[in-house]
Amino acid sequence: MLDKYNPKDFEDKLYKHWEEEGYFKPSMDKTKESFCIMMPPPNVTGKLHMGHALDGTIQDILIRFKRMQGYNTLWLPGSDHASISTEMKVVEKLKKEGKTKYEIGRDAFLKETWDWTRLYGGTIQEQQRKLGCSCDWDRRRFTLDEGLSEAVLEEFVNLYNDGYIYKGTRMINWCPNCDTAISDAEVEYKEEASHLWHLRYKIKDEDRYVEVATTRPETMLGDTAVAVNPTDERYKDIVGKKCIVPIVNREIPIIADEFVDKEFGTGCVKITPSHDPNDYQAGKRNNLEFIEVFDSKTIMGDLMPEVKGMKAIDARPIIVERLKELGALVSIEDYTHNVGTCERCKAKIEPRISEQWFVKMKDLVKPAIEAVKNDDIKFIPKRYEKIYFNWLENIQDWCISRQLWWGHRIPAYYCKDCNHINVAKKMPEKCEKCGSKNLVQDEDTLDTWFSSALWPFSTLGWPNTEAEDLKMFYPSNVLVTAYDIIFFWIARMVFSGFYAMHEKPFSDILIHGIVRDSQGRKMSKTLGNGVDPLEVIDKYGADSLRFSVLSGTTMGNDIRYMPEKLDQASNFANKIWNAAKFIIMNRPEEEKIIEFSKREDKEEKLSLEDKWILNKLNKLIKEITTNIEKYDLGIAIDKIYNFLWNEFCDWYIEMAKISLYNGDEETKIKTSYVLDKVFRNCLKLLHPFMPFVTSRIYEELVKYDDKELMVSTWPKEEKYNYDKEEVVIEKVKDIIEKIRNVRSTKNIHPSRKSELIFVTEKYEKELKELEAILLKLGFGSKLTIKENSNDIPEDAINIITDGIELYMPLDDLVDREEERKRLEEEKKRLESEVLRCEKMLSNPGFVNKAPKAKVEEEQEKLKNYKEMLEKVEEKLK
RNA sequence: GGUCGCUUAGCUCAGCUGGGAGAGCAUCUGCCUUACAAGCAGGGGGUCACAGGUUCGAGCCCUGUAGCGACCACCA
Repeated sequence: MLDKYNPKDFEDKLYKHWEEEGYFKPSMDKTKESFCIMMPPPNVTGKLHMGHALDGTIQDILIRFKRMQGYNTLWLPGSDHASISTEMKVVEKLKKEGKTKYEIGRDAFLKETWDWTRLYGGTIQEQQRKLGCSCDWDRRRFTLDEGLSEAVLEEFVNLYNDGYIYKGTRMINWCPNCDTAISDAEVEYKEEASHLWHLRYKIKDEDRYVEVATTRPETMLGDTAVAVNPTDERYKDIVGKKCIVPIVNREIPIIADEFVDKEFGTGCVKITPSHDPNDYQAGKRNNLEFIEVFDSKTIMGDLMPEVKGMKAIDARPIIVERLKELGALVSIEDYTHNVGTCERCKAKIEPRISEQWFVKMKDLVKPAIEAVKNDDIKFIPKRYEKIYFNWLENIQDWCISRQLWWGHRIPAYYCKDCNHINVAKKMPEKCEKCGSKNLVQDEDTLDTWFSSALWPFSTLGWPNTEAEDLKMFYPSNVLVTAYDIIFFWIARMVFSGFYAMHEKPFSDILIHGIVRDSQGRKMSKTLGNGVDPLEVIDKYGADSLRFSVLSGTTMGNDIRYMPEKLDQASNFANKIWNAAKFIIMNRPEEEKIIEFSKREDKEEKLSLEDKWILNKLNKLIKEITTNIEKYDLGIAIDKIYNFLWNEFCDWYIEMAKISLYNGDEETKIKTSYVLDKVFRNCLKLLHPFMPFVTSRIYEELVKYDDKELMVSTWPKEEKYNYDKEEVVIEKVKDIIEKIRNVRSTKNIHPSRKSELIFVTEKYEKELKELEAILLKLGFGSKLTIKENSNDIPEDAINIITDGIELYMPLDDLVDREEERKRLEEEKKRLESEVLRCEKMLSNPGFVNKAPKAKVEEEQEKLKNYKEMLEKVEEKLK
């Protein structure tokens, strides 16, 4: 029995039940088409945020929709080991205990981290359950579990053997805080107010100086050249000469290199090949000396003894002071520039020369570009493919090694005797080159995204290509994620899929926006403006949360968190809850409804309003199905909302009350049948969006079917055509609205009824049929239908519509003057409508070029308006 | 510097392939009508950023301008 709507009474219970029943698992029915979504794995120790809530809701809608359509449906959940962020958290924990990871050693550290992930690893899954996510938890995977680790090894070895992976010394991005190399994608550039220090270096054996500018004066200790543009006339004469680096008094060449911008600063650049990517390239091109000024922790070396052992940033003022003393500092200018920061810890990135493992990207990426170009893989919305192309077409080699312990250890084994690198899934018995048994494994681990890139197939059993799941579900159908991880993840999954599986990993990429706070700011920990989805669920229920993140949104656009939407959502849930109560309360025994539904002649028993709502439902089913298929989820949910509230509840239920309260037994059964049919189908349509409340209602409403809502079948359109009936009811609705309008402006109390005198030639039969409805909803005391407007009482309110005229004699309430005014206004309105139609139809361009149907439509309108106008004018005489 | 997006009612946003501007919230008025006051009924409120263009017809297509936002690149 339904009491008051309170989501807490049933949400958790229902979820538990679904899970126990195994409803989330694929049917594995080979006669059915498969539909699969891979859940983007959240960080294993993470907590659910609004982004996850949105992401999970979208995926759950698609999965529930396809499941109801009969697909063999798999939504595979899991989590990511998140190497850097997890390792940092554990390092932090150790720090509190007064330990470092180096002190306790690799094995102990890994044990700590495993304990940590076991402690917090289940949190987010529990939260996703709260949200209603119908994923198959038994297939849950973790990027560091055995199978996925196997996949990582396989992929690494294959890529290495095919020449795509290499080890090399390059300038990479180094995070001094995380103490590891990171990839280009993990660097975030941020504007920072700083200074530009202008320095001058004396030209050797001359009384001249070159002036250079730098944002990092401390790096001057490592300068090994000054460069000018080769076409720069101002400096032609000094190219090839030497100048002296102050403090260290090193002689360095003045060189010419294309990369120097003549317009910037003085047009002279100091080159520090060890600490700047451009300078590094320049250094390579010009065979310059590479001198390291500070180490990986930005600790100064011994180039300048006074600052040795200091942090580079602390050494800066001392070095600047010295430069000033030496007369080498020309000026300091305010300057804002972009500084690379670590995407994880926000520390400033140091460009640094280091030996790392890389994936050669150029060729690997080609099929990934191709697939999107020829629509084999589609971005929704399409515009996001540009971001994808832009990234892939300009891609640099991917630095995949990390100086971390938490992750997949690189399967490279160095021979201590001959230095050969053995790459294999397991430690080889002996060096493949020299046979030595003196082998030692690379200390580093792989970038987290290396394993995430394999997610679409590693989770299904790859590298076992015979795995049943892999055969059945690869490629998956749609990948759902926010636009901010197109580079990190999407692009890498696509090329990895083509490389390992020789096939795309998914067909559609559904990109949604990010959830912002109510002021439009990004939700962030530092701002503390994040909204906890669990708190929202606690207060409003999961259905309301799900509704609120989708209603009125478009795919790809950011979403602003609006608490008011939660009220709207729970009001809606409450509304349908009460509608259910009404239906249940007033219906006869189920058997009678079932019996009626089987009657051959049931259509004949249906009234105009029954056919109207059934026809509307039919259209709704078609539209919602199409909308979901096109991923127009925001449109879909608003349409269901509107139908249930404004058509079904506001009109149909009100009309149905008449037959339920006053009708005979057969009429009651018939009406209950329609109420049940329409409402039941609406619950189905709404179920993917608001699974809990719909299921709870369904189990009370539908007693005669042993299938529960979430495993019931998706509604299909029916063949009947009740368009004419629909038109009639819409007309009647229009008249009732006009009645209410007049009564409302005249402030007539609902208890004051009036006679309704209709004058019509066309709709006599229908109005007669709808008498009870008109009287009830139109506040009528008596209904009269006439063929002409003779013998109409003088003091009557007059409503004119096309085909039907209505008089409401309300003698004492009718003010003739006012009534005349009202008619004058109506006349004005009609006149302008007529004018509009005439203008359009007298335009030869329109008549000749517009589609015939459109022209005819306007002609029909004109005719109707003219008729109505005539009548109004007559009244005004 | 490059790319993309946004600009529609007081607020937050929809508006599908061009054919008479919508929702929720807010606001105003009247209703405790036996599903629902978390409700019902009715109303007000928009030169769809601006300027051109294409078209019989533009919120929608094209060009340009302005403001806001995002991403990419990065010049010391």
